[in-house]
Formats: sequence, C-alpha cells, structure tokens
Amino acid sequence: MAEEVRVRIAPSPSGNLHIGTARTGLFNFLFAKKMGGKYVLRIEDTDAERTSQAYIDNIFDSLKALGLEWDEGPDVGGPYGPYTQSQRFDIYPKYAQKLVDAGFAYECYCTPEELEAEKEQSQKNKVAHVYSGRCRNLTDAEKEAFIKEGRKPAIRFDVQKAQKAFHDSNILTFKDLVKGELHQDMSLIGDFVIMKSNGTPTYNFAVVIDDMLMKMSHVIRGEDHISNTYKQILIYEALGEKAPEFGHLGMILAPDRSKLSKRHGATAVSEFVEKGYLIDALVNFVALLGWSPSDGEEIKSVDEIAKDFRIGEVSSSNSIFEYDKLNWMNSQYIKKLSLEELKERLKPFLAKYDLNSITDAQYSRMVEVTREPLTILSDITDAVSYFFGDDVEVDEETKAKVLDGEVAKKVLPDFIEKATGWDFTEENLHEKLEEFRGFYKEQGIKPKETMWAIRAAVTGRTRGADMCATLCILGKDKVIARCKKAL
RNA sequence: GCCCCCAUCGUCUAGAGGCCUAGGACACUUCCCUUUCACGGAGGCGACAGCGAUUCGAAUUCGCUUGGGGGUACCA
Repeated sequence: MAEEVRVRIAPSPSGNLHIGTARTGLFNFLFAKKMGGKYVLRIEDTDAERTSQAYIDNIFDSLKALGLEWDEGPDVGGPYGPYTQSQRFDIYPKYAQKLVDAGFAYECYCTPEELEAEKEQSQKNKVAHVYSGRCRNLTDAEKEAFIKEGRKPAIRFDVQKAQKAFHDSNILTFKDLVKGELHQDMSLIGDFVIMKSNGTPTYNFAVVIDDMLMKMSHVIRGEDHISNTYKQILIYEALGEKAPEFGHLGMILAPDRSKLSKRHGATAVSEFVEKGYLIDALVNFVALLGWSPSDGEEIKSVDEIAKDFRIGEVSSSNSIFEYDKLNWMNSQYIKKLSLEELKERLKPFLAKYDLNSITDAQYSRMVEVTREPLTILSDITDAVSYFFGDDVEVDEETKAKVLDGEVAKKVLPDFIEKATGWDFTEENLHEKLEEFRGFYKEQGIKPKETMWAIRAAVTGRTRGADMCATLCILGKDKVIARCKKAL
C-alpha cells in the first residue's frame, strides 16, 4: 500500500497571515488535493514573546477565507494532536533525551557572550562560523561546576557524530521535489541547539518531532528553509526515522527585489481583502507565481488548478509580486460576480454614503453602470460619489476645461430648458439626448463635447457612468439643480 | 566573510539539443468600437545576463564570471 500523502501548513503567529505563507499553504493544499492526501494546520508558536492570539485568529480567518480548509488542526483536532506547538512542550524533551542517550546530542553550558566571542573570532579569520564543540566532552565535574555557577544547559545536536554514523562522506545530499539534488558539506554545519536552556525546543527540533509524529509525508515550504533541511535530515537519521520528502519553493519578492514588507504595501492576506481584492483573484494570482497552467488559460479556480498541479513543474526561482497583473485579475473576477453578489461585496466600501437615500432598484442600476472599470472593490467609493448628496464637487480640471468653456455656456441653458419638459426614463433620455447631440453637431459642436458639458455639470467630472442611467438615477430635480448651479 | 539556491521580454511565465527568425499573460503603445472613462476587438514594442566548452546544431548540457535571493541565532 502506498504511503498516505500528508502535508502541512505551519505558520508562526508572529504576524497576520503573510501572502508568502498563504502561497506556501496554497501549494501544499494543491499538492494534497492532487494526490488525494491530507492537509494539516499546525501553529508554530514556540516563541511565546512574538505570539499573540490576534495573530492566531487572523491566520485562521485568512486561511479559511482563502478556502484552504484543513483536515486536521488546532480547532478541528485529529489523530496526531495537539496541533499547537506550545501545547506539545512535554513531548520534545523526551526525544531530546533520547538523542542525548544515544550520543547524538549533548548539554552545552556556553553563555551567549562566549558564543558571540567565538563567532567574532571566526569572522575575523574569514572562515565559516561553526560552533567549536567545546562542551561536547564535558566531564560530570565540569558540568557540576557550571551548574553551581547558575548556568542552565541547552542541548546541542552532535553533527559530527551523526555524520560518522550515517554517512560515508561529509556531503549530505537530498532530492528536492522542485529543485532536484541539493548538497551541503556537513562539516560546515555547527552543532546546533535543539533544546534551549529554558526547556523549550528550537524551531528545527520541534519541526522534526512534529512532522515525524504527525506522519508528514511531504514538506513543501519556502527556499529559506533549505539550510534547515540538512539539520532536520540529520535529526531524523539520529532518531532512526525516515525523513519526509522535501520541496522548496522560490520566494516572493517585492518589485525592488527585496523581501516583501509593509513598505511595499499590503503583505497580509487580510490587508488585501480590506483593500478590495477578491480572495479568489488573490489565490489565482498567487498560484501563478511559480506555476503555470498546461493549457495557458490563466483564470482558474482552485479545483481546476489542483487537477493540473504538479509539484515538479513548479519554478525554482524567485518571483516578484507585481500589482499590475493582480489588479487585472481582480477586475476579471469582479466582472464574473453576479449583480446581487457585487452589491453585497461593495457595501463595506460605501459606508460613507447613505444607501437608504436611494431605492434598491437605484442601487442596482448604479452598480450596473459603474462596475465596468473597477479593478478593486474600493474603487467604487470614488466612482459613485456623485450619486449622493445635493451638491457635487467639481475638480479644477473639469471646471477649466469644460464648465468655463464656450460649449457649456451654450449647451447647458438649453439643456435645462429642454430637460425640464422631459420624461426621465432611460429609454426616453436616450432618444432625447441623441436629438440634442444631433442638434449641436450641426452647429459644429462634437457630440462628445455636448455630453461633456452635461456630465461635468451633473457629476463634476468628465468621465463616469453611462449618462442616461446617471441622469435617471439622480432624477430630474437634482439634475436641473446641479446644472443651474454649474452655470 | 563563509555556505547554499536562482538566472528567457519591465513583470509572471512556455520552452526539457534541431518544431524558436523564442510562444502566452499583465503592463506599455497604435488603431477600431463609442455620449466620456472604461470594457471589448485587431495590431505593435519587448527577452534567452556575459564569456568559454561540448555538439553538425544550444535558450535548452558543462565550466567560469556577473547579478539577484536565502542561510549563517538558545527567531521561526
């Protein structure tokens, strides 16, 4: 029987769910779906100081919003829980002790100052910094002396010992799912700490114990973990366990090729949502960073992507997060939304307006005629401003270019007079305006200019929704009043 | 400093020795449609980082250089 595919997403709650973490989570999810495996959520909160409940909530909410529902996790439980590392603190020491007993780990009494000094020395000598291993062979008497001083030991993994026990050469190799064979000289890996002196595990140790106990078959993560992989493989070997398969994804970088951070704009999934990005568009976009569909069709649902997904075809290089394509994709997803759905999703971005001042029919029509150019939902706020309130704000350019011009002075009074007698239905206005335009066209005024004059007076700008619909939604009284005011 | 990873249009990518005078998408741009903006449609601009090697033939293989990224913690 083939081994069950089990993958996980393991965010550290030291911030809101990062877009990069979301992509890693997505790729794991896609892999699990494709392989018919299980998807596990584990919260890696071994560093209590940086953890907060608000972040945990944000991570849960964002992951759910993204549709990356987990089969096992802190909230839903599962056969290998608990799924929160801070609730597993009693597990790690046992395994650390096992390694000590087997001779693959030892107590280290070095102080931060001593370690720092070692490191500085290495740098001075221009050699790779590797822990000296001075605590490797401490006698009981020496240990006691340190304890008397008040020192508490950390536990270090003995890399040399593991190397000699399991490898012929000092080169450690593993086959990465996306990058192929990767190598590292083990003599350059210093003995690393697996248990801190405060009794909590370090990241590399907790991850191995958890992945092992949770029976992870594949570990797909960012390439910033490549160097950790060697250490983790060594731990698996020393524990006599089979390591999972590893796959390392390229990173997502900001346009300036640096790490994506706040100064580049949104970094958390929730921030993108607040800005008016549709979660489906975000997922689709992020899937295209490093992966491409076999049929070239880029707008795809998660289900479609999962069917077409092959981890070995994922790009091994970094990719840059550019808003242009995200924006385009978001606009595509907005277009696909039904009117009713769009009306609902737009509401948070219309909070500053009194939606009760218009009927639902008017709201519907308003959304219908303004939705076309939206790239993000929040664009609606500005797009719709002139439908609310009595007066309208006229921007300088429109005033100078249109309202103060000859055409407006000629067209507007005539429009006011004629429109007063018009029936304000879209159908009728369409007809009347066509006549109106035609009349001025014969006098050498372009249809465009005629309409601009009216539009500028009524909306304060030269661009916007369909004129007939706009006039109708506003109603005759407001239209005439605004035109008079403009003059 | 040391170690590792990566390298096709501005960006995301297709490409696994001849199908490539390198394809698609976004962006940019021209034209068309049109009561504005937009949408949509038809075009255009635009890349194999450099140098060597292997080969009849290289974007595709190898080496070096350069550039970018990551790691180098009792952070994760």
